[in-house]
Amino acid sequence: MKLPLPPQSETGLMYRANELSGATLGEIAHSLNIAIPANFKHHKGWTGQLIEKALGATAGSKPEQDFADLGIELKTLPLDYQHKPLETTYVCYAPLTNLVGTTWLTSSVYNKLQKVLWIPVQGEREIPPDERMVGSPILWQPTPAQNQLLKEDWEELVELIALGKVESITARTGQVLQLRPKAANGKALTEAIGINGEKIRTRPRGYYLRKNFTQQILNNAF
DNA sequence: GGCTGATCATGC
DNA sequence: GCATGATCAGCC
Repeated sequence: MKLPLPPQSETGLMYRANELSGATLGEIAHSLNIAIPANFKHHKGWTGQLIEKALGATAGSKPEQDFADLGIELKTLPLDYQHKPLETTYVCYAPLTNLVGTTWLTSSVYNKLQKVLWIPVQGEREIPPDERMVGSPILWQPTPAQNQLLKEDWEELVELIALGKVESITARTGQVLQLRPKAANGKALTEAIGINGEKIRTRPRGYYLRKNFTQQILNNAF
């Protein structure tokens, strides 16, 4: 397999995604001439980056959808033996300042989640990375009910951030969406709003989808 | 055993 | 530091 070019259509993208289903990460990595780590202790994003390359996504750290032309975001989803999500799903970086005027419909969370290509992958730690199998792709768009849940959580979280209560937000806040630390380490700091409206320094945060939410997506797909 | 908070790698 | 790709691992 040569390094794929970006897909020109949704149909083309789905065709490639279906071709990957049933293959192991080792087979895919081998065809792309990519080295396979023994575990993910030091290569946490390896699976996602492998699938990105296999599907022709433009690697990078742009705050956009993976296939911006197609309006599609790509996410791998690690599953356990019961086909349930093993991990929460990172959505995007969380702005902690300049929130005046931001709305759900203009948020990065909304933008990223309006169309997602989910690629399930076996994720049990006892399965070596090269033996993990890729499952059937799921092209998902949130239902009105799912969008409402996301909107409610997003608005609650943004309001707390805007009111200077970011330090009081824990991973327990939110029904389907969470705000959690997202940084290289505990020393990373970014600007946020304090309880008296002053500037403070805090750990950078990111938005994550809870497992109950991605589980629901899987259930509706099969 | 599951979850929250912490952490790893990479590019710019 | 920001933003992407996420999983690790200690604590409850």
